[in-house]
Amino acid sequence: MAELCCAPLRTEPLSDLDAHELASVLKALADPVRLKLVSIIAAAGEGCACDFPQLLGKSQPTISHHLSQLVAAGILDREQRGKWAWFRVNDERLAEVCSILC
Amino acid sequence: MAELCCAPLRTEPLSDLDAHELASVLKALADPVRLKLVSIIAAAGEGCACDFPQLLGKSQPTISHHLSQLVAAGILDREQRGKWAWFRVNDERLAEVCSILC
DNA sequence: GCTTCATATCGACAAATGTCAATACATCGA
DNA sequence: TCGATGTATTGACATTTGTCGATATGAAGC
Repeated sequence: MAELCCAPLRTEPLSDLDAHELASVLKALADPVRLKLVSIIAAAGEGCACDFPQLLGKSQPTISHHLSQLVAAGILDREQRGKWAWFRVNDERLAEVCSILC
Repeated sequence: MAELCCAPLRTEPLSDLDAHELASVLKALADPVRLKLVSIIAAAGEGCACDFPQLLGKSQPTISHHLSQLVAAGILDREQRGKWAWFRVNDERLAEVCSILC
């Protein structure tokens, strides 16, 4: 997972590395299905993967793929509970993104 | 340009419409070249299109394409000065994105 | 062990994206 | 009006992305 440690956008031009790292996190957020996943999980505090295919009208492999992308980007944390996978939003990660954008 | 008027992510699940609007703005930001454009323009206060191909090592059509996407997303404002196109960052737009994410 | 069920991965496909060369358009000065 | 120059558009291409069906993996209970 990228470190996302750069200064706010307006202070100085981004380095190539910082631009790629920030872009990868923003790309993980820049999809309607993933945004809905994040908002559902954030609003509820946590969410089970088992509920999302029906909630979002997408297949189980598609949901799994999106969840993996969000976890890889550091936006969601995954926890195994028995057979089920539960997810929570990484608030610090979102705050990092905001601190760079604004 | 989308209105981007929805409540913060964690308050309630995004509607389909809000998710698509927010995703389109985030998608405009989620590219290394466009992030560097935004940061260069933000740091300097404004920037001329004529300087970006050399600064970023991309062709003139590629830069023009990226600038158009940022303007369409409401992230940059374009102003014609004689033959030159100048750009400024729309701070309110970035603030809107942050207010939804955090 | 075996079965069941939740999740992940694979393979394939259409659609979207980033890029550039070539060309068109627009603006200014002579 | 004409030529020069900055910017936008077009056409083409390789790459990436979102999606799903089929299949594999993993965990719990019998």
